[in-house]
Amino acid sequence: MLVPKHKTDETLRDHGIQPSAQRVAVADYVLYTKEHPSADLVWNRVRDNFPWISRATVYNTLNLFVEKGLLRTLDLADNAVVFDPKMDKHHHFVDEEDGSIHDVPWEKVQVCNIEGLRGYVVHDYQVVMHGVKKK
Amino acid sequence: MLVPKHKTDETLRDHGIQPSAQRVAVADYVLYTKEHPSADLVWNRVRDNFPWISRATVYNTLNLFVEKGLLRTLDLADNAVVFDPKMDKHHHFVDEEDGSIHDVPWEKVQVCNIEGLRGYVVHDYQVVMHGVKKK
DNA sequence: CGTCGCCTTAGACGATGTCCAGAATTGAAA
DNA sequence: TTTCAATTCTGGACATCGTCTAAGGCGACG
Repeated sequence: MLVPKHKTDETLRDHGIQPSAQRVAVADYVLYTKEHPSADLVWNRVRDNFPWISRATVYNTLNLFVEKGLLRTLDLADNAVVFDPKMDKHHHFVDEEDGSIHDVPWEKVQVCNIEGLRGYVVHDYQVVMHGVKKK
Repeated sequence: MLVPKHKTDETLRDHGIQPSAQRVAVADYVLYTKEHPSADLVWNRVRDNFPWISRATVYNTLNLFVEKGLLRTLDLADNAVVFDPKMDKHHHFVDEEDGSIHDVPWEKVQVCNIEGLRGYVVHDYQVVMHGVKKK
């Protein structure tokens, strides 16, 4: 990219993260994708533009981003944690055929009586749906 | 156990599963626990009563039970699929402190407008909550 | 220019889950 | 009961995911 699409440096600094070439490369992919990628998919994607980056760095960077509030982890799929750059509240739909994950806007589904649960303090919640896409 | 607590043979046969000593041992634990165990925890628990059972058998048996509708898998926790013997609908609460999973009765929480989602055919859904237990 | 501290790297490691080939067990039939 | 085929079980190899560590590199700052 001759002209950077995003002001990634600033975004990182705003979240208390010292930018580096590797961190910017990871951020430029993972903060703007809709793929809900696993850590190893992030590694593969980033290596397209940054072939010498190490796997450990990608894992470290992703965990740092989660810690600093740039990403969330989702535990929805089989056998791999998946990262989600959308930090605003939304629900998720999991395609049973190909395992793909889709965002469902928060307003589309309403949940009632969450507050009334005895014994639990709920910090956040979401509806997880499984099914297939309409043809 | 001199007198079996459960008619596990019948349960297995009802679901089209040929009973065997190993399968009954796995079923006697996993179908009646509230632990939401991972596969390796099932292996450890079953070995208390059946020390010579192999790890592969436990994995095969659990997958068979899922295929035949005796168990469900949950993808809620970090890095391990967890099994849930309750086949009736319910929601889940994940304790952020210790990762433990608790069942939330279906009626306690209501979800609206699931049917109105464009583009998706929802086969099932649940509310997943994260938080802490009240002291 | 030198030092210090943070960042990156490669590989080892442990945990999870699958697969395979051979052994053991089972059920059915004679 | 004996035989035989089919199913089940076993142990180990293998692949994947994620973490950790030790060493080296690099940048910020004096």
